Amino acid sequence: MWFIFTLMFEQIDKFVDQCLLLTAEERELFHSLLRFRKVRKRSYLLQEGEICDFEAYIVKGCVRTYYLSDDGTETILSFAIEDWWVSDLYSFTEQKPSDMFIETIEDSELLIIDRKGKAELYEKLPQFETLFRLLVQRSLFALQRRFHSLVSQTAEQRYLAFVDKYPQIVQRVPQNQIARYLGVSPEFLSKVRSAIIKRR
Amino acid sequence: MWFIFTLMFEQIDKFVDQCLLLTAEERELFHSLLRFRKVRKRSYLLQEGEICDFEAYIVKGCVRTYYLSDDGTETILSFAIEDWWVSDLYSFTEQKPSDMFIETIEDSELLIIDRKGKAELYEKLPQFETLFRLLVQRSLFALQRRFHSLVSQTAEQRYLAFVDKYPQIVQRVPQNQIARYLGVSPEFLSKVRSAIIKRR
DNA sequence: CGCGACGTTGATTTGCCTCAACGATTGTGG
DNA sequence: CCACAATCGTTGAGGCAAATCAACGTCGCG
Repeated sequence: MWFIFTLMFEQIDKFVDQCLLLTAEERELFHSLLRFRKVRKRSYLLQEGEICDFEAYIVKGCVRTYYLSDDGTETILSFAIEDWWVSDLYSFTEQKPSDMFIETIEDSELLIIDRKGKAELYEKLPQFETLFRLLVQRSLFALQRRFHSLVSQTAEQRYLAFVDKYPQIVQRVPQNQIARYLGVSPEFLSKVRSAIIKRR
Repeated sequence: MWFIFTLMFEQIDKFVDQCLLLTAEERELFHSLLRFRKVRKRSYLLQEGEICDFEAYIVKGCVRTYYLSDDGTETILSFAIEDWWVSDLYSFTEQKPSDMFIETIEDSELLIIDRKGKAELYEKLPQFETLFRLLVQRSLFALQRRFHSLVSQTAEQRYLAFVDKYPQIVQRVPQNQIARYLGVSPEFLSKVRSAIIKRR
């Protein structure tokens, strides 16, 4: 039995090791706060109005977070694949109802930590505060750049940059969702693509 | 002499107290890591290409951070006034050349902490890691909402929301910069405003 | 005073959206 | 296993929000 757990945690341990140095007991404590969960494609980890009580490390799969406007159009805030974390941090930390959705794009395997678990983690292993601070910072940097590109670049420039930066995601996510991520309509992204292809 | 320092730190102490409980000695250590600095209107705290070596708490004044595109148009990432912090956190933490500018809009008074000071702060007073983690998180939440509004709302909706949320800033910042912050051209914001006024 | 920064207004253009119709592919229940 | 629905991408016509360019008025300031 134990070897299953070993395998299960292998990835996340490698992730943590990039930043922290843990003893065997510390590692075990960390593991004890995680819960493994499998979810099918197209299921919701969180829906608007709910209070988010998890941060999820993606062992396998693909997930998106998005806002839904009154008129039904989606604004995709992020895609997340293996070795990323996903949550609505605002709802999670402030304990307020979320205004976004988190939905799997593929069958996925997650390691979940809840509010209580995270509080215990910070308390008993304060090194993790550094790790999560750096994670949040990185999200902020990425969003700053994305904000900049949204106002200063054309849809085509943004698309090309996206393909260049996240080729794996282009393979795995439907094109209309990539369009919403880039801030354009699916129809227009289609036209952009055909223009690119025609040109060469 | 001491009373000047007392006054100088009064604001930032109140800020810290919202989140932390410090002893007199801890407070003193914190103060010792800060440097007071006055800067005139329209001066740069940071320019593109430089490595950012500060986080600045604004005692008094008004500051903006922005990107500059090749064609000369500015993308304003943030305004900051009294009781806010300003820095290029990416450049600061990664020690990489910055791709943005930080410029005062008014004569300003700052309390500055540099890389070395911040490392010492985290080491000796780890409570501050929590404080800064929460600050970064709040920036992320704000930017997420702003990103959403940028793709899902019209210029007029964004402007009205901005006036509603930051009336003080509207008073203090030139209109063309508010336009750039909202992601529109100064000319168009002018037209939006006159349409609003005409309507009532 | 004259100059630069700032806001306004109008004419024209454009990037992108909306709506609608149409194939292709996938998936699912009978 | 097939039939039908749902999902997904493409294409075209028409429209609109916002950009661009240019001209002009105003104010504060060296």
